[in-house]
Amino acid sequence: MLEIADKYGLTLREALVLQHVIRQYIATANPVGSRTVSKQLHLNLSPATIRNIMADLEDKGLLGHPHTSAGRVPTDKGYRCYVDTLMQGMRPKEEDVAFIETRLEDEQFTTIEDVIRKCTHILSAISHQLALVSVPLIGNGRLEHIELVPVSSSRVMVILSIMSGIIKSIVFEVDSEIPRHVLQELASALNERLGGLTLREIRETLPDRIRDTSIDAPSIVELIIKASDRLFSDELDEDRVYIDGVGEVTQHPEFSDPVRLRRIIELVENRNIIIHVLDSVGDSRDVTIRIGSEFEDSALQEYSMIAAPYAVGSAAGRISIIGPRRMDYDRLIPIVDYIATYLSNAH
Amino acid sequence: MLEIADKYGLTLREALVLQHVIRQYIATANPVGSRTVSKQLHLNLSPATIRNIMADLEDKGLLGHPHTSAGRVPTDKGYRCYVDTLMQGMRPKEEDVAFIETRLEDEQFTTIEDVIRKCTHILSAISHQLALVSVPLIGNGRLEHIELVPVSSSRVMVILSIMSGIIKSIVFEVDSEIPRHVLQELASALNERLGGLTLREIRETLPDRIRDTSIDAPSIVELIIKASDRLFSDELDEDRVYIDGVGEVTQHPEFSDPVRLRRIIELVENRNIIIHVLDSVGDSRDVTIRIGSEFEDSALQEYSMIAAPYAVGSAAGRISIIGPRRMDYDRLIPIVDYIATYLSNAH
DNA sequence: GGTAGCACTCGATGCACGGGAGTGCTAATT
DNA sequence: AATTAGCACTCCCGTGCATCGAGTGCTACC
Repeated sequence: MLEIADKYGLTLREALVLQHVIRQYIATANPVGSRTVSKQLHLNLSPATIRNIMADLEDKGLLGHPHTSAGRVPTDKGYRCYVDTLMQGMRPKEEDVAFIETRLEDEQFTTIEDVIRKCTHILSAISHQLALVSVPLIGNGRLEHIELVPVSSSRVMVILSIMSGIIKSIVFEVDSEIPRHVLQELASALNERLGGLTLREIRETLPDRIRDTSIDAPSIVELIIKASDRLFSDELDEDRVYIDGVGEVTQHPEFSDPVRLRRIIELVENRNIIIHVLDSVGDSRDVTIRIGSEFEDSALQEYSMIAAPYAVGSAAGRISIIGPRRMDYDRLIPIVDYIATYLSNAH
Repeated sequence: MLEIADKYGLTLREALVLQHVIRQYIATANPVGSRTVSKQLHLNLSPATIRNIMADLEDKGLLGHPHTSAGRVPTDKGYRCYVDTLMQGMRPKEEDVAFIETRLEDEQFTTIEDVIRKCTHILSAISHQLALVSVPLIGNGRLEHIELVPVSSSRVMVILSIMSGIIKSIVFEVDSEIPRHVLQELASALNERLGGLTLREIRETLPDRIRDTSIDAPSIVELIIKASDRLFSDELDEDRVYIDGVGEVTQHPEFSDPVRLRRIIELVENRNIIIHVLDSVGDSRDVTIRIGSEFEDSALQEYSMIAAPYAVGSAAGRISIIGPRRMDYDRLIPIVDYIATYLSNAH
């Protein structure tokens, strides 16, 4: 630990104290005083010595205190240091794995959306944080099969099967009834010409690929071309992201302040900020952690996020939890990772 | 007004005072004192007289005060009396109609779910209350057309067109790949035998109607029969109800108390209570109003609800708003009614 | 019946006070 | 030179207390 921690220029003792203060604060939500640390950390150091160490840590920007004569509280930088170097255990706890498994066991999923919804719920329940899972963007998914089905005199349902089992269905309006055999003819033409392409490719080149068909109903072809941005869009579901756990996360003491409570409700109702921050997570295969001031958006300065990408075939989504910065990183990071892996393998 | 109000045994003057207290309390959220009423109600009565009247109203259970020496506050019975007899104007305000119209105008809806979702949102925005709209139960809807589409080697999508334009699609799992022509054969058999029946009829009599088909893949027939409860269920969408406006409703001063705020969040996350109360609204064509203690469920004792049924063809759903009992009934009842009517005509 | 007056109640507000937890500094100790 | 003990100081927070204002209920009077 020493070697790593000294990236931040910390002595072993400083690192131990910082670690303990952060753990303590995460557990109790109260500023941590020198006396407590001195007693609980068995280094036989008096409170006074601890105070000196804590003062040093404060100089380095890792701890702060809300006011003179309160205990110490980690700063964003302190949490960052903790997450980068002082944390331990990158494996989910057995009991947590068991919890997840039992919740998933006797479920029958038929669509990927069901799985995602369930995972969002489990994630919020186990973490007591806000759980966010973005629906996978399917622009990179390859079209396996397309089907056109008349559902009423003026509407046609388009069903896209995408490789690795995702199904997207869209209803779209047509001017007049299209005979079934025309739809079938069109569908097989589309299958022939578009099968195996990614949706993005289809979107970009659709006109070139189908204008010259010999279908005797050019109007429907035009309609499809016109609607192609919607039909072959990246979005599987108009709800771009599933959210769960408002009730869970608001149990934390930081939300006994009604202003904060109000704020997080608005955050959730708005969705835009959340969708944006989920998108902003890079494509790295790893778990991404963002703490307070590390967010671009000022509305999120009081929160932390743990996010991980998952992939269903070549469609990629993100899963994350958001909650107070005082978050049990040790336990939650492996959990997010675990569920992301589950999602990637579930089909 | 007198004639009606005296169902409650009220004199004209009492009725006027009650009406004014309730309006005032709805507008300001503060207990209403005798002085205010005396000044604002131009009956040339002194505060002392008003006090006597209010004391009488209190004896009749229509008003109360939170503590000695606070102003008066309506009781549930007071609100009930107001709603039954003292309210006026059953027509939505022009500005509200305009608001709704502009929100709906340039929308392109292709499915009934879209319309419902949009209406839920508009309703919460215009009322500043929690808006709840239940997805229509389609058990009484008549099957117009059924379509079976293979979407992967082991899954089949069933698409039900229900008269009046509702479409329900369900994906279900099959053991092994079913050849397309078998599905088509089965679909036309189903269309022939089930077309025109209500989903409820189909659910109840499906085995009798299709067991004797000559389809050469009896396994799929069995599967359909086994899945029939799900395929032909009353539910259009697994989310039985759309909810919007948590942010809106929590702006009301009653939610500055964090306990109440917490409670309503839990109410929304739970959904069960809400679904149940929406179901409990009778089938009356009219707007139903429920106030505080009139709810069976104790979790709703602090709220009021305005609910109205709507119908899409023969599928019926309910639309409602829930918020503090201190609700602007005059304005909101016509609005709920208006949107219910819109929903019933929107297809 | 309506009104004026008055004592009373109760919540909200502001303030002083004291205890408790914790800090920072200095001087003494090892 | 590092550690520790001691001490003055700071700040939060709960409590008690006096005050104020809105509003009531009652009684006596018009």
